[in-house]
Amino acid sequence: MATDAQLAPRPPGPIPAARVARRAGRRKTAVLEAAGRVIAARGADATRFADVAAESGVPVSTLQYYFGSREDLLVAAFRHASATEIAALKSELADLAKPWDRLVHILTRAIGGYRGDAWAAGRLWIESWHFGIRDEEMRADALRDYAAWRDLVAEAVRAGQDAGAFATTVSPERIAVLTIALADGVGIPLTLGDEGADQAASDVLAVLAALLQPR
Amino acid sequence: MATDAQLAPRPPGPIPAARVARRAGRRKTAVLEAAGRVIAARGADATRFADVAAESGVPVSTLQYYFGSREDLLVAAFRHASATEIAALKSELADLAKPWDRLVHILTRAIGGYRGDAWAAGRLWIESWHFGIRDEEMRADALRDYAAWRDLVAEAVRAGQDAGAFATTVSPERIAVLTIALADGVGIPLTLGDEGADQAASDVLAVLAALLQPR
Amino acid sequence: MATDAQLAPRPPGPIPAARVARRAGRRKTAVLEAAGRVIAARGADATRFADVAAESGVPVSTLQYYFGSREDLLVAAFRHASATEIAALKSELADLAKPWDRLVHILTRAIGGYRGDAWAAGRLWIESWHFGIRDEEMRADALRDYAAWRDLVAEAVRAGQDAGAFATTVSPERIAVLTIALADGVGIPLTLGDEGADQAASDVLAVLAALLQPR
Amino acid sequence: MATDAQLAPRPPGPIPAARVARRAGRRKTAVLEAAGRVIAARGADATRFADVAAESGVPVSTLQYYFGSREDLLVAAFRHASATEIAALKSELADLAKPWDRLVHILTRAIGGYRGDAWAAGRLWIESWHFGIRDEEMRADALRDYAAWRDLVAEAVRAGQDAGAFATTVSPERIAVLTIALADGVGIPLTLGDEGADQAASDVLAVLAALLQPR
DNA sequence: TATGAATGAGAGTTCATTCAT
DNA sequence: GATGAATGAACTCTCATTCAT
Repeated sequence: MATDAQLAPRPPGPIPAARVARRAGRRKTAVLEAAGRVIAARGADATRFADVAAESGVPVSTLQYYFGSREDLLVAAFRHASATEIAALKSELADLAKPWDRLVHILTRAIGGYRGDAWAAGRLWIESWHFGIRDEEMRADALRDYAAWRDLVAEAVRAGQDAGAFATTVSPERIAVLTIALADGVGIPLTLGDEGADQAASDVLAVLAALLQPR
Repeated sequence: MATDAQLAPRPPGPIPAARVARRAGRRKTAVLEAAGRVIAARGADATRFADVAAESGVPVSTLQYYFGSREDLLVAAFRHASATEIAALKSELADLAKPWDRLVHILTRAIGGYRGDAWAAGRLWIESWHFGIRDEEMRADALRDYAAWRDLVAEAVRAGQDAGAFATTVSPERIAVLTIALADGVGIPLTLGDEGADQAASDVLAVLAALLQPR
Repeated sequence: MATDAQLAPRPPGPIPAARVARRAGRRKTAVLEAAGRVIAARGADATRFADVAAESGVPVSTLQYYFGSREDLLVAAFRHASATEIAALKSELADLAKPWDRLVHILTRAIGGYRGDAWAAGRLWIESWHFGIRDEEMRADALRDYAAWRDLVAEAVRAGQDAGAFATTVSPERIAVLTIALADGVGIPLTLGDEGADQAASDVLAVLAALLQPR
Repeated sequence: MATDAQLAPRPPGPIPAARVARRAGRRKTAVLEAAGRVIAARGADATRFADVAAESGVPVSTLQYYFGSREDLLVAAFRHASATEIAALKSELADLAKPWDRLVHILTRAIGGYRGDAWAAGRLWIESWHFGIRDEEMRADALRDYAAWRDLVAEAVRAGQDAGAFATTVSPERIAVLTIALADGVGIPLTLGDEGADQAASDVLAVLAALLQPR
């Protein structure tokens, strides 16, 4: 971001906030990722300061100095995880031109988050909205994340419709909501290790095709 | 509330064992329902013995005497709730002959559990499989419940196929998994109060129709 | 109190509250006295659950089970101490007939509480109203204790006036307030180890005599 | 509030050491007064570095740099408050010639510190000797303050005796100790909001008159 | 000289569980 | 069979203090 500024001599005046931040909360990102791992493994409700301290190597009191209350730490960890996830997804989509390919990629990532190596992503997603049921701040974040995923789907659907690749006349937004719902609904039994769900994960694309009616 | 039997003087002599057991059973059932309400309201992780004691009027030490550990009580409450729910659903389905009507009813109940007056059912379902992610006993129960719901759907789909009402050749089991997934996937944002999900709840039947291709 | 009742066979029915109490909080009095010692020694603000636990031999969690919050324990300890103190004083006064002798005894006990073996009483009194400055419950208790001491003085003054032993026409209540004020005002420097105050402790009776004008 | 000197541009060159010291001194004084307000409001035991930092606008670490430990800050604040109080009293007394008028003024100020607008003075005095019970340094300060107040009273009493205005032959020092004791003893219930003490505050002068026997 | 960053020690509180009726 | 008493373990949070700049 600001590499040039680091090489150039700093102009006089107060130290830039960014630099202070890098000194001050320099371990914050590492802590947030450690917290994400703990939440995925133990669940948000069972995530203790002591767990995150052990996972990150940062003392409990420092975690509180950084984030305030335990709940604030959880929310910050969820926020960090979802921001990272969405950013990575968008970056990957930048390389895909065809609407159908984009949809396939989004669904692959969405469902893939519930199993295999990336299971932590799905667990965090589940924890985040489970937590949001009783926490207003987290609820808003979860709805915002829903919107982000749906927007990516809707944008691809609209592109396909505009290009005449999809025959459906249903609005892209409604299709997006249903698509993400299907991914999550399949993800839950996947997370529970339901063998029947493996087949369903593959079938999701077929359902989407039935909705879009590609030519 | 107090029944006449309670007010009338009991004839002298030892209390019959069967009657004691029945009364104890009634009390246990009341406790399990109280526990279900608490779990739905506060979440399983935040459900304390003290909460269930307050909700049911039964002392904490008695709850432990009845159910053992806190986790045992939670599992028993989940089991009671899901058994009651499935039994009620089956009873209602007994009155519906046409496969499509049966499917409509199943989905209405499934999605209806996430909102409106019956929200406790959806909350309990969410809590039960969230709990099952880290509890082996609960995980088995959740998968068994999944199977029960899917079986009801699959049976209706098969009946429709056999009667020639649905043109699809996809296996009833695969359709059932996807249908339940869709209901749950829509139920989650509904639980979070997502307004966009209201539309989706209506759209679910349309998706199912697209899959079944009814004539 | 209820010794006969203990010897006689207990009539059928629920166990009397007194007996349950003796079983249940049977160490409560000992704890309250231990708490009083700790408060006198360290001050109420610095009195920790752990201190009282160490002094009484009762675990911290049991203290909380008995009294609730730390503040509740403090208030209970203050209340116990003042009730005991006032009761002892009244008992001693029962043996003294002459008004002047009664006043001498009250003042001796009041000022004596600030030094010598009985220093804990004065410390507790200081702590109780110091605490009452910012605690409404304690404030009410402190004012009630003020009234109790003043009443004893006023009653003796009135008796003396009625008997013609004191010439003053000032109301007993006003004299009582001033008398207790003098005792406390002398007690403070006594508590601080002020040598000049030792003389003053003796002079207090002279001041009282100047006010009462005994014949 | 901001002085012109602060707004005017400082001429170039190193800041003179004396000026820096004076400015630092002003800041320290402001901090001590802020600390005094906090102590009067919350009590010495509940006065945190963070409270004084918030009240004074000076960072916690700077407070520690200035004053050392929390206890050192408290003692310094008490010392500043009592020195200011005594100096103000002496300045006011300079205008009063008659011994009785001087005594009236001293008692008015002493008792007035416990109520009305000047309540902070009484609270600080209470806190200072309460703190002195367990802090050797503060204890010495409190005894020195006692002596200062008593000296002012004794000096007025002696002047009155020498002028033949007071008939008493009791030593001025003993009268002074009793007078200050009476003021404090009345001040305590005043601080607690005891209504009966309002009358007593007025009666104190009558008691003093009874002791001095003015002609 | 002045200040932000970081951290250990300690405290109150909650809660499941054990024990004795 | 049922229940109140008692207690240890665990957790969050506050706060003075140390350190580096």
